[in-house]
Amino acid sequence: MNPPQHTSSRDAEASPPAVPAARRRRPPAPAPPDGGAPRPTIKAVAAAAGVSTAAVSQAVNGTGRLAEATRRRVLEAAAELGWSPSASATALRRARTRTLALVVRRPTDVLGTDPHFGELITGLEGELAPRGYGLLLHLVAGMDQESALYERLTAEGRIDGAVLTEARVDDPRPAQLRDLQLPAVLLGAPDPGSPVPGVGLRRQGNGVREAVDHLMALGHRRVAYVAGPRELVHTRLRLAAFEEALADRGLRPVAVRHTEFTEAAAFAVTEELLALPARPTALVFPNDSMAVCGIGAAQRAGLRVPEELSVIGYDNLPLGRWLHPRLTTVDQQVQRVGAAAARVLLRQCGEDVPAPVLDEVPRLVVRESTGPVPGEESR
Amino acid sequence: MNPPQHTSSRDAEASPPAVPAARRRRPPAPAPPDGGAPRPTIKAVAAAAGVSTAAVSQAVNGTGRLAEATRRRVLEAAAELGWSPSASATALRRARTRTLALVVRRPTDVLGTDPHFGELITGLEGELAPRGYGLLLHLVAGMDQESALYERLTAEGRIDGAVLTEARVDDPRPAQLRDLQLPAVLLGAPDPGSPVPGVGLRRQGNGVREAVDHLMALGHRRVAYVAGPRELVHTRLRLAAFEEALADRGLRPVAVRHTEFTEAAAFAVTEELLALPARPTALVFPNDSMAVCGIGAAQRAGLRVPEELSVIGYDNLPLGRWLHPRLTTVDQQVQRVGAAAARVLLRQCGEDVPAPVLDEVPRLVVRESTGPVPGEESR
DNA sequence: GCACGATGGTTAATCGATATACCTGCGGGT
DNA sequence: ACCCGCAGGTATATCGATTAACCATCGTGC
Repeated sequence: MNPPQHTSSRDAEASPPAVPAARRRRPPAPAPPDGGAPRPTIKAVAAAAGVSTAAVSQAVNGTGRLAEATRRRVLEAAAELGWSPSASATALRRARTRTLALVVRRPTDVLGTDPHFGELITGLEGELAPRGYGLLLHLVAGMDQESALYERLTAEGRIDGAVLTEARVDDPRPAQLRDLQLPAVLLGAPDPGSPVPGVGLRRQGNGVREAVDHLMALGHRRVAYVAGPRELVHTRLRLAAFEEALADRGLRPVAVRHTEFTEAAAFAVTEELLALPARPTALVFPNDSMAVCGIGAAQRAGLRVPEELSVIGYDNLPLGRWLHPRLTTVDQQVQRVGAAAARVLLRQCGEDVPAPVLDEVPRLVVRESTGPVPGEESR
Repeated sequence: MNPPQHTSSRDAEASPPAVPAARRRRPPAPAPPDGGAPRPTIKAVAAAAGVSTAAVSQAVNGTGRLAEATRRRVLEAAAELGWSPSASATALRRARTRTLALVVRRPTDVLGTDPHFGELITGLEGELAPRGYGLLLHLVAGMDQESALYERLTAEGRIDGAVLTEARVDDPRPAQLRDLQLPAVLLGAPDPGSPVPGVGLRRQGNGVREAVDHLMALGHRRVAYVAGPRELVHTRLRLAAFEEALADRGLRPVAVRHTEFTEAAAFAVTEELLALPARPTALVFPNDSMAVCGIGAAQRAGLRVPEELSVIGYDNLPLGRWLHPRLTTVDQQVQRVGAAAARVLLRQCGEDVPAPVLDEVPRLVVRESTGPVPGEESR
């Protein structure tokens, strides 16, 4: 059925030294019956629809000029055979993988990941899935490994872009990804000077400011602040907002402690703060998990929350609504930020996606873990 | 907004006026200087090392017969250029993506994901990362969408295998993935009849049995069981173990309630159980998040834990160690199971990985949320 | 003097889809 | 009659790596 000259079209066109046909390639070996039906390829669809593979490609991509009837016939054949274009082949040809990376950096060997990331992933997925994008998740131990990972993922062409979490003060990643020419977004406050766009709520400081206002209204004057690791941008941002809000009332934090984002650290720092000579009447934590541990530590120390100590968290995780006392916290809409980050990244990848609007600000959610300052006699 | 019928923006952009017959043939098409250095390919490495591309391939893969000196020269050239084989090209050629899927099914629009999955992912990643495998994470709303997703991922050839979580009673997935010829593992009890291997600790019932023993030793007789959704295999397994352990003492649960895995459900069911005429003195929950909510609900109802009510969780999440009271729970080593699942899956994918040993059993971790049964006068 | 097996590479086909550069009729203007 | 333009496709090079098949040297045993 096939003309033999099909195998060497180059020779047919211009054959200078007339190579004798001694070196013939073997005809296609008959398919060994290995039982399983191989996945259909574009060829099978083309054959089924009675068109060329080019036509199939044009039909599924909506490119080229195909008659409407032909397009429908092709799509029906594709559906019939259960065919979708091979992601690898498409990726190779178009240099696009439709895959984004999320790298979670977790301290040394802390178990598991913060529930925070669950929320973030939910937000991301909501935007990615409908557009056929996948999320490649990686866990690394430190910044060096994170950078090495981007290097590898880019070298292998595995991803089209990356979501960077937990912006650091002198974050090496934006410059690195710019050099790698990898689209990226950085979660946190937008920074005009950065090579990668930042995505986050406006007025990041508003949450802690509302927290301070709330505590002030309840009469608190001795407030301690548990801050996250120094190197994180949001740690600084929030701490600054916190101190400024207090300063507006002519006050200063009774204590500020930088800790890691671990339960153990939260517990330990709470014990320390409660042992202070001028014991704070309110504690503000950098996330809900830590706030819960803080409440645990306080209760263990014999303090009732909120009667003798007020506690405020950050993130508004679902769990906080069901504890006793229910947790007062700052809602920063992690899911929504995740969705916005996905959109910004998709746009960088050339997808036709509406730009996200993120006009909310972090808001305090007042529940039960905060209360009036205890009477002065309790001092 | 678009030129009619012509979606190609390149054409629109480069249309100088009237160059008739000039665009006849444009063979060379020199590289458009778009500024960025393109990623090196195998050709560049081959040229740099003065060998053929085949030699490069053999050097990095350790196949073929290359002189040691040549191999080193090639690897040096590759390192020099920062080249790694393109994942897409390799995937296309070898029909292997080195990517596994983890699909998390979350009920309707519950926010975020269970911390449980964080642990699982940690365990998986620990095995995947060193072998260059990636984890593709997807969130779906229901079983139908999960199945459709496997269908698509397979049709597109995006993954080499999948980790199935939360085995169901008549789980459609094993048969589906067998039909799709996609390697998979199912987390949960190994079931010899299933088309996909199950990975889980031995003697799954041991955890609840120890929990019952513990409660009995504390004098409890009225114990209620909060079970997960009926359709989950481990729900049944554990419930059966629970009832059997009680039956061994001639007892029966004072109540059994099936609920969803949500905080709200945990809270509600606790309220209901505590309002029972024969109020239980101990509650056993199917996971830690729910147990924590249960404690919250009990405290809100004015009951002290563990003095007036004992509570037991499941999973041994980090958080439980820092609450007040610290949570008594069952440790089922989710991380370790995740690592084992990864290995089993990798072996199915043809990787040379030692078979995992999983000889632990679920064990009760006694902490503070359980205590002696309250005196009879409290009835 | 020569067939012969190692040793150490190279050539070219191939994976599946895409895109560019052709064809091929056909209706119409001149 | 002839060429143009266009609608509706098709043929084929290409993306980057892998691999089966092939080839070139160089001792070596007889």
